[in-house]
Amino acid sequence: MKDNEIRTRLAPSPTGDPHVGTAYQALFGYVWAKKNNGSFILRIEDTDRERSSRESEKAIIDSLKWLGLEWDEGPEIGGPYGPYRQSERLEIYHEYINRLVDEGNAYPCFCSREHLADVRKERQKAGSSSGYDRKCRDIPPKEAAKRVEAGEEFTVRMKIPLEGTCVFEDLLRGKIEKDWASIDDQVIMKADGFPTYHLAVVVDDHLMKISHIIRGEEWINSVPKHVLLYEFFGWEPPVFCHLPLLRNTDKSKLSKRKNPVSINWYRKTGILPEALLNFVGMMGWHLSDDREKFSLQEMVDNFMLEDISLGGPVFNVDKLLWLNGRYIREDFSTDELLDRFVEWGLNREHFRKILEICKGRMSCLSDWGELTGHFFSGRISLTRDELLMKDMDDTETSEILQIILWELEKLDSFSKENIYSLFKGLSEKLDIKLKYLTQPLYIAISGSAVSTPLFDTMEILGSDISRTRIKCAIEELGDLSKKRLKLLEKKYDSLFGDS
RNA sequence: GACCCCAUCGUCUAGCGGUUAGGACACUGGCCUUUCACGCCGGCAACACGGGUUCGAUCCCCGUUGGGGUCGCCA
Repeated sequence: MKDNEIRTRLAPSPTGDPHVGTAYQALFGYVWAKKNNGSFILRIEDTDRERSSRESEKAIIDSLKWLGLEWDEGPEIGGPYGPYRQSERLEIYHEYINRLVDEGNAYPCFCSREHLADVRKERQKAGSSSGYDRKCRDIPPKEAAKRVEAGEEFTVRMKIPLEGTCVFEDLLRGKIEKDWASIDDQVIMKADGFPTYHLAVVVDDHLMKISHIIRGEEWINSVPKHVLLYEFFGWEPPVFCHLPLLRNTDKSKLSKRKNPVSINWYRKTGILPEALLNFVGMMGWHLSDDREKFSLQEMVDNFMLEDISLGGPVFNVDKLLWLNGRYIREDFSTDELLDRFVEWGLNREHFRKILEICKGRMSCLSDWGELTGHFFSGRISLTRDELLMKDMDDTETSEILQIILWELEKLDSFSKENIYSLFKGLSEKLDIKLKYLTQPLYIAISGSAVSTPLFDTMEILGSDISRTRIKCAIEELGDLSKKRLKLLEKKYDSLFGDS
């Protein structure tokens, strides 16, 4: 590697379904590296022990591959600066954490979570933008060491200057200033010995010789902490480039509740990877002429980081569909498209799953079409009347569906067993017989009351498609008013102990 | 609430001191067509507001407003 090589990285945390925002960042990072004959690195940020899973890591890797974004270094393929999974780099972080403590730039903190929560509440009420009172900052190092030695639970916090201003440069925005006083003594090592994002990201980006950090705007406020760490270590910080955030239609940060955000949803809906990549590429960037349809290679050839525009783009599925249609019409022969179809849903494995739950309900093979249409269509048609639950009106049914939706969102593995126990629990808590509870779901999910078994069907369709269909059903019933929704949310929280 | 970021049609965007403010999606009128779709031609539609700077501001500066983000032992 040359010293001035352009090296970018994608650093997803494997805590859920692969997100289109990840694809967005991946694309820009990839394209910038390739444009400069540099390297694109994949690093898995699995420092959250509770939420990280290998399953999610696999899903993310799989969807990146599906998109056709290949990395030069990463877990599994390795590279000169591995390992590329943060959970495998613990000794490295400890070395640097110890160094910070030894040099007086960090200190052990013994505050309990309860204490911290109280302090935070108080300070925020008082209008402070930082939540920690630095109670442990001035414990003499010797005493602190003793308490650590004695086995007392602790975290490590970095010492943020008490006054002054941090000035740093964002490639797209220029100089950004932030007062140190507005920043907490950030935790850099958790009680379980794992580093937090802030420490791990700085150490890894430096060790992996990352030249450009291309990531979402939500990180801007954290940059001072990172800059300070670079300073503590005596390292040169990389170039920071914060991409504008992808938005929902209401301009809020793209979220699961308001939009399909999983790459899998787009994949299962039948969006082609070329189209999704192209579409995400035009969020904030454009070719110098008016062409909106461009290939990955064309983007690589023409890309300039500084050309990115900063308004947070709304992720508009309508336009994506239009683009996707152009790809289907313009870029594929019928035979080539047929190959894509097979890959998408007409393959043996997928057919088999569906057949397994269908064969008992078939009297002739041609029943297939009617019986399985809902597995191969996007929107399904349904009517209000069919959706209504026993002894309930539109609003009441809507509310139940909404609760179901919220519950489904919390499910981390969308297996039929999990779905079943979820509904079982709901049926008890809401005191509604399971069969009444699931009845409108048949309509919402498959479009018919006479259909394939619900939970199996949902598993095959997957979380995203299933949830979208329930959302459509709620729309069909007439959306809940904001007021009503708020009340329901309260009721839901108290009933299901949502935090 | 405090701090940070942002601001051109409903949406994605072009514009980088002088333009009838351009394109695309959506919507819409028409043409093509056995229907539909595609395609083609047309229409609707934007510089958030107020101050400066300037001969001249969408563009530069300041303020206001609006939107977003962050304030976790989550990333």
